[in-house]
Amino acid sequence: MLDRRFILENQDLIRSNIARREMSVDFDRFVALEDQRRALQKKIEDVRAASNAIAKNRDMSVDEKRAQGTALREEETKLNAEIAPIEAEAQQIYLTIPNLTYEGSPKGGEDASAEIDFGKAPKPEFAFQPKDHIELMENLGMVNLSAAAKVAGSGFYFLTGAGALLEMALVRYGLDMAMAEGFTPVITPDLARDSLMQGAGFVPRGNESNTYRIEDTDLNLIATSEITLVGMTADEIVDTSKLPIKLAGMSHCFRSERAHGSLTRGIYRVHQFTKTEMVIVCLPEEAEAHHMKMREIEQRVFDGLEIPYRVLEIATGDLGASAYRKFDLEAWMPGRSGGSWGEITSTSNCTDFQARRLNIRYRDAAGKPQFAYTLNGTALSVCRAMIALVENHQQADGSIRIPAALRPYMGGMEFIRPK
RNA sequence: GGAGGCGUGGCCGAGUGGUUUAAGGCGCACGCCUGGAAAGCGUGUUGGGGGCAACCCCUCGGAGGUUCGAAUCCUCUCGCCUCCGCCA
Repeated sequence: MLDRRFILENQDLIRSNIARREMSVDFDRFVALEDQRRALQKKIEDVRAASNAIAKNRDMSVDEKRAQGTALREEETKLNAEIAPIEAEAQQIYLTIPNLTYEGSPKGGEDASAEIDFGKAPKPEFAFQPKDHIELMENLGMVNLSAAAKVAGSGFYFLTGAGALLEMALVRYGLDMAMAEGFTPVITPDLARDSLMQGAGFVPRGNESNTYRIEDTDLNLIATSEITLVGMTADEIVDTSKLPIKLAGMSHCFRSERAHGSLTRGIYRVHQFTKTEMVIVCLPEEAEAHHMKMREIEQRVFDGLEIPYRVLEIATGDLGASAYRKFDLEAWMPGRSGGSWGEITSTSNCTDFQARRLNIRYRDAAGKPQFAYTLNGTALSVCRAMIALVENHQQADGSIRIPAALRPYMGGMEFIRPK
C-alpha cells in the first residue's frame, strides 16, 4: 500500500495512476471517508487527553475523578462506535489502491506490453510436424495426467521417470544460477497465514481468491515462495548492513484457478507446481539495479537452456497492484498449433508498496526507520520451463535433446529417449 | 494431545493498579578528552500518528474487557521454552 498521507496530498496523481492501470477504485469515497475519520480521530484524541489529565491529577479526589472520568469514557465509547465503520470502509478501499507506476511502462492493457529483447536461441525450424509437450512427455513416460486426475483431479500431474529427474535438474540448475549472483537458497514452508497472504498481496479469501485455504485454520497453501520469503522479514527493522537480502526460495506453489482453452492444456496451468523464486529486500536507491539484474539472471537461465524467448515490458493495465514495474519472459512454445509465446518468468519491482503492508524497514543514515524496497523474480518455474524445453528440443523420433548446460544435472544424459 | 513457565524498545533486562514521564545495561549518534584512537566522562536514542509550534494521542506479542486510572487484573488468541504422551 501507499502512504495514507501521501495519497491524500497527491490525489490527482493517485487518480491518474488508477486510470492508467485501468482499474476501478472508489477513490472519491476514500477521500471523503478519510476526512471524516481524521476529524473523528481528533475528537477522540481530545477526549483521551482530557481523561488522561484527570487520571493523573493528584489534587483531585477519587470521587471527583470517578464522576468526570466516567462521563468522558462514555463519550469516547460513543465516538469509537462512530469511527469504526468509517475506518473499516476506508481500509477496504485503501487496500485496493495500487502502487505507483513506472513512467516508461507502455500504457494500455495486456496487448500493449512491449517486446524489448529476445533470447539468444532462434526459434527452432522443424522438418516435421512438432508435437506438443503432452504428447511428447506421455510418449516418453515423463508425465501421467490421467492417473493424476484420478488421484487429485484435473490440474494435477505425475512426473515420472525422466520427467521426475528433469524437475530436479531444472530446480538445481536455476538455483545455481541464482546462487552465482549471491542469492541464498531457502526451503520455505508451503503454508502461510492469512495475514501474510494479504500482506504479500494475495487475497486469501473471497471470490477473487486464487489460493487454497486450509479449513478450520488461518493457513493457506502458498501461491509462490515470494509470500514466505518476504514474510521472513515482516515486522522487522532490518540491520541496514544486512541489506540487500537476496533469497532464492524453492517451494511448491498452489493455485486454484481453473485452466481453460487449448493454450492451458497439459501442465501449462496447473494447481501445483515447483518454482524457485528470487526475492530481494533492499535500499530504495538500489532497487532499479537489482531489478535489471534479476531480469538478466532470468535471461541467462533460458539462454543456457537454449530456449527462444522474448522479454516484455509489461503495460500499465496488466500490472499487479504491488508492482511498480514488471518484466515477463515468454518462451516460444512450438507445440501449440503454429507455435506461440507462453509466459515463463516474471520479475517485479514493488518499491515500498509491499514493505509498507508487511512493515519491513531499515534505518537511514539519520537513524530513522524507512520502508525497504522489495523485488521478486522467477528463477525457474518448473512446468513452464519443462514445456518450453521439451517442445523446442524435440527431435524427429520423438526424443528430447538435453541442452549442454543441463546435462550435468541429468547425470550426463544427452537425450531423453523412449524405453 | 496433556501439564507448567515465559513474551517489555535495535538487543539484554527491571518493573504485580497511580511522579513509569518504562529503571539499569549493551549498541548507536553527537560532544568533551586525545597527535589520533581506545578507555573515561557528558548528552541524546522505542516505534507510529496529529500539530507551524508549544504540545497532544497511541504503542510493553495480538485482540477484547474491568477501572477515574492497566506493562501490571480478567477473557480469548498467537508465539517461544521445559516435562510427559504420540510419531517419520
